[in-house]
Amino acid sequence: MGRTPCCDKRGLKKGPWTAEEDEILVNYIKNNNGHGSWRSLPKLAGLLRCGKSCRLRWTNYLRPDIKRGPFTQEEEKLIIQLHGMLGNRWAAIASQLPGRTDNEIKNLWNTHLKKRLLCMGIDPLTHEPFSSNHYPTTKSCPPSPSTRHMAQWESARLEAEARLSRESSLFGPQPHTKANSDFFLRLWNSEVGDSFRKLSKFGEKIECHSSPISQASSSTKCGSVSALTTEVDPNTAGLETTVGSQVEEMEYCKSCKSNGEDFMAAGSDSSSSNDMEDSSDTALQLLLDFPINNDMSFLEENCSDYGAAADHAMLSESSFICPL
DNA sequence: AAAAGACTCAACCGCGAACTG
DNA sequence: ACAGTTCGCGGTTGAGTCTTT
Repeated sequence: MGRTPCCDKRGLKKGPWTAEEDEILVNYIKNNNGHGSWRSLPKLAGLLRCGKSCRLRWTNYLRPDIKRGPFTQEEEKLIIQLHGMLGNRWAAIASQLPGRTDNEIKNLWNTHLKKRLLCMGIDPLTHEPFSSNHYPTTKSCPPSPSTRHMAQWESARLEAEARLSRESSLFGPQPHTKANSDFFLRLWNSEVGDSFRKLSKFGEKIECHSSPISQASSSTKCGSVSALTTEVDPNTAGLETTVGSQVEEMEYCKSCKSNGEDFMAAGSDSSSSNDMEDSSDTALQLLLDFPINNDMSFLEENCSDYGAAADHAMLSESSFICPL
């Protein structure tokens, strides 16, 4: 059976909304304490629009809590960070930016942020430097992004668990770490980690064109933090970033590794990890709680443990001149 | 001043998930 | 359990505006 149309399209108006239509829609929703059924709303309100169009107009434009004006730098950073984690899940991203709509964020991404990452030499799809496609040590068969990131997550998780075990046996509970307890394990046990694990099963099939979510899930901290750590003005000639075209995959793996360590360094209470809610909101909140602060300190802190100092030096020395 | 190209963003379309009977 | 209905999401479009030549 064919899909029934959302509304009878004959005689219905399309295109830009007029002020009168806006007023009718707003008044109807106000007077009825909500929209009720979008499908029946146009008829009841006296609008020659389909319900879908009404819903879109309301959610993207007329809703009273919509924030107007340009995006702040903080909002842009947050969007990049969340996109690295969630991919093109605009609604999920929008839910973390009060007053901003998914459509607005999608437009911002497509018109500004994507170009900005490209300008920085970062693939906006994967949040990895473009040079990461080069695999000098595995020329014949580079691992798929999903496989690599699965390995990174798993590696970080194992290290985290080992560290927890070591610390709990040697020192007992660390009082100063309670507040940010085991970020990584919580994230791993969340929906985000779960989706990543599921997607990783298809890693070999997905290969280079895997979904943004699968590719970005674990790379986000590497790619997006790099993106976030440099003030970028795409209009400025001679733009430099800390991410260079010569950065190789291993630097990023190690960065992820130390990043995972940093998640764990923030806490040692593993007993609660299995009790965490498996919701994306929780995962997102964890991400948002994770300090980015425009610096690379979380990488530097663990340089000694993982030999990341040299890697970080390479990262810093590599500069990228924006050709745009 | 005018044409061409680039950019922005509101709105549309189709799909899949969620809901309902 | 199933089919039909509704809703929400993400990709895409195209009209309007701005910038460049």
